[in-house]
Amino acid sequence: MKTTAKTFKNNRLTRERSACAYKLLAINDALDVLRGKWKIQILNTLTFGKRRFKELQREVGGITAKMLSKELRELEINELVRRTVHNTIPVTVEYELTDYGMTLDKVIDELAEWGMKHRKRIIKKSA
Amino acid sequence: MKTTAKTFKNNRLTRERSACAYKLLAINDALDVLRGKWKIQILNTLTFGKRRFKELQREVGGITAKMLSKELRELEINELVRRTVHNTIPVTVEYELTDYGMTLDKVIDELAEWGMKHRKRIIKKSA
DNA sequence: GTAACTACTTACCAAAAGTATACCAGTATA
DNA sequence: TATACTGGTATACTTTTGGTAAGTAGTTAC
Repeated sequence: MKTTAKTFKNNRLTRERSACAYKLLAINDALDVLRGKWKIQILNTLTFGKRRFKELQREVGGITAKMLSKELRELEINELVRRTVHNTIPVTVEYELTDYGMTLDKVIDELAEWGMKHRKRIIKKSA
Repeated sequence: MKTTAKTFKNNRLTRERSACAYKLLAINDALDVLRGKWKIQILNTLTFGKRRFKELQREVGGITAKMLSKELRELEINELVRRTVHNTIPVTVEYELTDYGMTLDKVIDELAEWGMKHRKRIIKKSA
């Protein structure tokens, strides 16, 4: 088989396509863990330090107890969040990021940074 | 009012809380645009260059025509994607990132990078 | 003639996601 | 005594999301 210009182009395209496919796989794996209305918000709040259940609920505005406990359970299963029960009266429960959970900080920061720019853009447009 | 140690701590806490609240706003604004099973995948594919409708559908595996056209319309409304109709026979339609859409590259890259690490972690565990 | 290509749209339906409300037990506060 | 705090759970409900299947219209290839 001769190496024509077309062959070169096809090779490049094939490499591009598989790079894209691999990235798509990775994105899906990340989103599996982060999907939903609340997960990233909860994680972001916890980057500011450990929080109790009700503290989290207040700080992440608008989330119901049911959703919060469900999302926290899923984050715990995926080892992003650690749950600690304290023998106080009444019982207090603390949630904090695990070391693994902290590795999400760049993702969260980039998303928040883009969100800020986008927010300004929207506000400017509507004004 | 005296400036006690407690006052200092409360000031710090208040600053932290409002930083967190502002970040939460930004995250919500970003997610408003990116929410859904397919948006980030479509955007990621388009970072590799312009694509026609059917090309996109093939490359983003598993998406139906209905979802693809719906998601593309929303991305177009938010000015992340540009749609161009060519007078070929049959008609071909090309989709590409706008300059604004390209500003999402860091977000997508960070997400994909974390996803790759997470993927390896999962595979190692299940093995 | 019929199947397949282009890029979609529409109607309908199921499942997932999220909300609202009430409730539990124990303690502290007004 | 009534209220509110702790951290949730149970139930029922609505909303959102996404999928299936079919149809549209024009052109080309077998």
